[in-house]
Amino acid sequence: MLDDLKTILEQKGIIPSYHRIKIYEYLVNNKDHPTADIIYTDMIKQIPTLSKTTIYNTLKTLSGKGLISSITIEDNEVRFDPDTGLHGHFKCLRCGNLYDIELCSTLKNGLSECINSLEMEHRITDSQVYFKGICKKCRT
Amino acid sequence: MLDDLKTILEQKGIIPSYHRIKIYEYLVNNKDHPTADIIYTDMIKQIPTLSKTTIYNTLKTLSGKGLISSITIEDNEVRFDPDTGLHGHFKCLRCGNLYDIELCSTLKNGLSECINSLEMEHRITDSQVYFKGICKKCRT
DNA sequence: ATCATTGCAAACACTTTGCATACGC
DNA sequence: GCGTATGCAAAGTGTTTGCAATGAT
Repeated sequence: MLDDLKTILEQKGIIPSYHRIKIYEYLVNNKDHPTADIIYTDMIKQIPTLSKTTIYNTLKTLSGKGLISSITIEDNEVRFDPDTGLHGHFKCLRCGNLYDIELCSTLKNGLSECINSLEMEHRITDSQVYFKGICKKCRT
Repeated sequence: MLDDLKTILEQKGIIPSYHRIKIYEYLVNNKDHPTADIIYTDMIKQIPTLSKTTIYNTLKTLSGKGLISSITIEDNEVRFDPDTGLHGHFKCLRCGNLYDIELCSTLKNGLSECINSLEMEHRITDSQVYFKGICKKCRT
C-alpha cells in the first residue's frame, strides 16, 4: 500500500519522502476533505515530529502536481481531496460537513459544453461545482 | 439612482445609511467582483472617513440579506458580486481577473436537475460553478 | 434619549517566508 | 558531500471583535 503510493508520487516527479507518503496516505484514507489543520492535528498523534510547515509544503507540492485537488468554498478554509475526478461538493452551512456529490450526466455534459465554448477564448484548466445548504442530518 | 438603491435596501430591511448606500452603489457600478480591500482603497478617495470595518460590516449585511453574493474561489480572497442571478465565474490564474460566465442551457438544466435530486435529502440554498485557467489576454 | 452605525486598534486564524538543521542517496 | 526536505519562529494577510464615539430620528 505504502509502496503503491510511493510509486504514484515518483511517477509524478515528486521525491517520495517519508512524510510526503504519509500525508498522501492520510488523504487517501480520509476522504472527508480535511483542512491542513485537521491533517496536522490528526497526524501529529502518529508522527510527533511532524510540523505544520511540512503539511503546507506537501499539500502545495501534491496539488501542484495534480495528485490532489484543493477545494475552496468557504473563505477561511481550504480543503483537500485526493479524488481529482469530476465531481461536485455540497457544504452544510450548519454542521460544516463537506459531502462529495455525484454530478448527473446532464450537468457533466453541460460542463463539457461550457468548457468547450470557453476554450475558444481562454484556456481552462479546472472547473468546480458546489452547493450550499443544510444537510440531511441537520434538517431535523 | 441613489434613491433607487436606498429603496432596495429598505425593502430588504436594511437601514439605508449613507455608507451602505454608497458601498452598494459602488458594487452595482463595479461588476468586476472587487474584494473588500479593493472597495476600500477605491472608495476612500471619495469618502476619506470611511473605515474598513464599515466595508466588512456592510458587505456582511448585504450578502446576509441576499442583495449581493460572495464568491470564494481562491482561498485568500472573498469577492463580491451584486448580480445574484445564476451565472458562473472564470478566474485567470495569471492576472487574477474574475470574469462572469454565461452558463449554457445544458449546464443550467443540469444544475436544476442535480439540485432537484439533492433536495430529496438535503436543503440546497446556493450553487456555484466556476472555472480556472488562463484568460484570453494572458495566453499571449 | 435611544438605538444603530461607525471607526479605531487590537486580536485572530490561517498561511507563507527565511534560514538553519537534518536527512537520504 | 550535496541537494533537498524539514522545522522553527517570525512575518504577512485578510478578517473579526470589543468598545467608545458618533449620528439619526
